[in-house]
Amino acid sequence: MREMTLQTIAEEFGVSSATVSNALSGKGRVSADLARRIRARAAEIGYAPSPPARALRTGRTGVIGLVLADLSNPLFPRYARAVDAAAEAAGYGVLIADSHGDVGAQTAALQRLVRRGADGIVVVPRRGTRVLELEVPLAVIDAPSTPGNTICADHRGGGAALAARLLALGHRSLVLVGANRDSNVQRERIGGMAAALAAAGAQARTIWLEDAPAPDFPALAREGATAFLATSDLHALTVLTALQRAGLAVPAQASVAGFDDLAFSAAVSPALTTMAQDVDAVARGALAALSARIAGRAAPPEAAVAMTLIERESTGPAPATPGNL
Amino acid sequence: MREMTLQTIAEEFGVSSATVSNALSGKGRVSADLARRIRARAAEIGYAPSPPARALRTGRTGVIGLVLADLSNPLFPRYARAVDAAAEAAGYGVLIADSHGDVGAQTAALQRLVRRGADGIVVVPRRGTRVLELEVPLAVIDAPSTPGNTICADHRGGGAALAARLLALGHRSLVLVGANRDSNVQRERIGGMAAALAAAGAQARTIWLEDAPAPDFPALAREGATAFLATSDLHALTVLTALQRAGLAVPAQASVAGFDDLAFSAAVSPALTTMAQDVDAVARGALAALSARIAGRAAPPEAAVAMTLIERESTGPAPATPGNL
DNA sequence: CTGTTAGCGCCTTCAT
DNA sequence: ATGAAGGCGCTAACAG
Repeated sequence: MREMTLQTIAEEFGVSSATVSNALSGKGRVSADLARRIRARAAEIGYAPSPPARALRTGRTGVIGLVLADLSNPLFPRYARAVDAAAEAAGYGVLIADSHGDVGAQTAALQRLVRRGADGIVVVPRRGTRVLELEVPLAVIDAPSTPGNTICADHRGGGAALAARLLALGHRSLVLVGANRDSNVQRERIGGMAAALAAAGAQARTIWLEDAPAPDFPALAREGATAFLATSDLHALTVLTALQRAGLAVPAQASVAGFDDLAFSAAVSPALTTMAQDVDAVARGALAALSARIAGRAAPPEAAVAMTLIERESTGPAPATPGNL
Repeated sequence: MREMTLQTIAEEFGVSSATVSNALSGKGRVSADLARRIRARAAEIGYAPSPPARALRTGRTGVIGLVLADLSNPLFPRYARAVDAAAEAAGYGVLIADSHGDVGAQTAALQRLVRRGADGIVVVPRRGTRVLELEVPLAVIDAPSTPGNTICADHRGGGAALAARLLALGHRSLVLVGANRDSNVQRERIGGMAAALAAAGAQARTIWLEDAPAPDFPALAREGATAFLATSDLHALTVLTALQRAGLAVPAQASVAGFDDLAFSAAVSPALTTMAQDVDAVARGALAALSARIAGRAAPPEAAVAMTLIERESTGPAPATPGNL
């Protein structure tokens, strides 16, 4: 099958390729009738413009880059899908560049994308990292406390809402579990929970897993903690299984909750209560901001997308006699 | 900062842009001295070729597509990373196209990539799906029983090896847990396990989760099953937590194992024993085959990459008195 | 051996 | 309302 170009169609109609271009783009002045016939013919033979030729001419590739810097981010597939969908809707292709490991690799990934001609880049940066300025428009998805952040879930608000729900269930002695202090996202989630708990006069103790590889969660429960709130379902799962293995009943003796509604969260027993982020909305917001910047328009202001509580089986009323097992 | 092109450098040296191109590529015939000076100058000013211009001229974009059709595939991030790394090593960029849902969407994703000019495509197809022939080279990562498969992990061999290990631990009554019958990968894993078990005269019962949403695993254990082998760590986790919640000790009273070494597998308690695939090796193989096809060379024959048993805490010797709880 | 000419497919003036 | 011309940056095919 012969490759179709504007020239091919132009010859069929005995006109110039410029006229075909005009007819197809609708920009130029072409007689309505001719334009319609040209469009019909183009659709019929499945004409598609050559991306490289167009890119060469216009200086834009129609491709954006996506950098998910933190491999440990279990939302990877959902962000990839969401960004891809939003990009597709805006007429962009999505080039990925996985950045293994450290900040240097993240920077290298960004530069690779620039070299490949990305018109703009969406970055979910590695925790604790600042994305350096580049010659291409950027949209950063991280946390409000991150400099240069473009859009993200409302981690602090989500933390506060989760804490509020546990408070309503009667919990007064809780353990907050984070993994990495240098993650703005985790710090904000913890901060939101701690603030809400403190305001209600409840006891809260925070544990960072990077400090103590294997905290003794069952012991904490025996000492009176009735709820464990982790910054990720991954860590909530760690707590849940540790408690169960020690013979504690969840949620009868202790409640457990996490964040992000990961793939396994509904599949475990008891199913995990979790604070979910609207990945699609965040991705759409990032793409809107990026498109605006690429087009030279002013980007919308920084935004935070509300999180949603998904209440399942792992949370329940605080036991009447905490610690009394 | 002015954009650098071959022409820029050519003018500095008073030669034509073709000469600079020849000097840089090493292909053409340029005096050794001039070539060296040109290369030095290019490096100095950070010259990088324009991908669209090169693509327009050569007809190749230097970009391959990646389709991870099954969102539920928890290996998504690892495949994305591995394919990206292998592609980068081969000088390719990676365009993703996420295909939501059904086979039609998978086909649409492939066609989008073709329209964007992908030189070739790596596909991890949706389960139970045949990838249609396309005008671009393809590399399919699925299972040997899938028509057109290019490379994959040795699912059957992995299944057999996992079963052999449980057999060695003394287990004689096992439950095999799969999710979807239409997945070639799952069927081969189950098949490998079942064959090894049958050959040893052990009892094996297979449960497909799509048949019964919530099988009563604790009851199965009480009836004498001493080991649960799932086709994915995700389902192994479901079994593990169900058992624990019912007060059964793992692995003292029942062993549990899965496949793929997912993110949470080492984090739960007891840590999951799992049969892992070498994602990097598979990705490299896929890229080698794809590169060959793109270059018009004969692709290497279909290959299966050995899987590796990661023995952790969730498996142990069969209890002396199974079912006697 | 050393180098240059021609043109990939598209879009944007500027003439007609 | 349409066409001719030019050139984006690069490299395969030609001259010198």
